[in-house]
Amino acid sequence: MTERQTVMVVDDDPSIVELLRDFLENDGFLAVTACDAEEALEKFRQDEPQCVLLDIMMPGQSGFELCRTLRETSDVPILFLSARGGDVDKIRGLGLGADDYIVKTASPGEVVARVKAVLRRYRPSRPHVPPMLQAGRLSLDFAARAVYADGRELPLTPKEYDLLRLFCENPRQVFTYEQLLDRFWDGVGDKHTVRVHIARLREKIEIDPERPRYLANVWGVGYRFEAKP
Amino acid sequence: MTERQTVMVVDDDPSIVELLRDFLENDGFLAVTACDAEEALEKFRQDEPQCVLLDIMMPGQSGFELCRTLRETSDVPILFLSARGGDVDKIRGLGLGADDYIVKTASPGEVVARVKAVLRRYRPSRPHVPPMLQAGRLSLDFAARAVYADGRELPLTPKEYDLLRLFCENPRQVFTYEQLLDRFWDGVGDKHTVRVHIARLREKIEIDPERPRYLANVWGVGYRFEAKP
DNA sequence: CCAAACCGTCACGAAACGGTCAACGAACCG
DNA sequence: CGGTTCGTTGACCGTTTCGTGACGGTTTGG
Repeated sequence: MTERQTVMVVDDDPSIVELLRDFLENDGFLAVTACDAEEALEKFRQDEPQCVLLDIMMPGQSGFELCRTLRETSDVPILFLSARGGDVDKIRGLGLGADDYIVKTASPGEVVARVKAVLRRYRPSRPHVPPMLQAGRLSLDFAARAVYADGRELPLTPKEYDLLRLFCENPRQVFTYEQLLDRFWDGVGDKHTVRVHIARLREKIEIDPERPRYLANVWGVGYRFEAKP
Repeated sequence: MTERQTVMVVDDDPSIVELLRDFLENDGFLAVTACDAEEALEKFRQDEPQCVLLDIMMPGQSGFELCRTLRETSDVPILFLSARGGDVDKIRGLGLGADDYIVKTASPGEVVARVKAVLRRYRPSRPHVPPMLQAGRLSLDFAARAVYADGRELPLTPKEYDLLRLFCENPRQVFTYEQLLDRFWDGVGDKHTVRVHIARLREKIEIDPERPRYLANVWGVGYRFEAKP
């Protein structure tokens, strides 16, 4: 029922990363790993882990800085890993919103136990209406890949949903045929294909598909989404 | 630097309202409260809160209806409060554009945390004001390939838009027929073609196309754009 | 003042473009 | 393996846009 939980491990020492990955996966978690802050940020956006294990000392951006960056956009529970025990006060003092703190002398089993504890604490707050995007009469539920119009769910095909999502996330931004083909058709394909998909999407989301008010054509260029038609 | 954020709390139970107000103000928010939908609408207009906490069950207009009303004019993040947990699916299905959902058994601290989370999510996406180029009465939105005159969108053809954009980006710079032909007609074409396009453009952007004040002719050479006519 | 060069306007036809419908094949699912 | 859904392609038609030619007005320079 509940899908597998994802945990991200960030540490520049591959042996630690691998060790934790083994233990986490043994316990049924899905482990995502990164060895520096940059990689971590990218994978965080991509995989949306429910929990992050963060090494403090890393080359480049430190764990503290990364934590701050993550906190700008997310409430994900963050657990710090540290070689020494002396950093605990620092973490508190910084008010970084860390959720737990683990010294590396702890056994991997203990780390996993702490992860579980944090997730338990956060779970009850999970009956979470996922970020819903509102665009005029439409609302998109990303987690469910569902689209509603006036409260009614619309039966969209995968391509239609992908297209609509891109448009809704970038209202009034013009997308050329080439851009759309690059993004959804691996760069190969015909403008005509795009047109047909747009037409079918209109058939579903527009009140009067003959006079589209959401998906507007930009002559000779591509299409544009009007959030407030 | 950043002014205090305002949060509106709408609930018919005064004890809940006061409890949340205390916690919110403790965290540095400015709290505005209302105990029914009517009061809420009025205060919403007046105080323009950055976030709304909304009880579902209220005498008179329900939270759902109020949400719909607010959504007609605003994208403000809305968090629902509910006594029971069973309403989550309802909220999704209604496609009301709720941003989060909290059961009342949650601690006030958690409510505040959710408010912060929602505000964090919305903050970065707010400065979504597209780069606009202003030229006298005209403004160009490059991303949308749109041109406005006195706030009204002008229906321009592709060539007209391309021409106007070049001129607006280089005010008072003279462009010869040759330069324009090189740039927009692959070097082949007639001066006359340029003239006709300029005429059609004037028809749309000038107040009195007979006496153009934006697109000025430079005798024997080409054209020039006057940003401050 | 006059002629030549230049500019603006209008109308028309060709070409490009977008929308629709139907049909075919691939992928998917029991 | 049969049936269904989904994506792509082709043909057709209405619309928009664009270039051209004709004509009349304006500017320039002698």
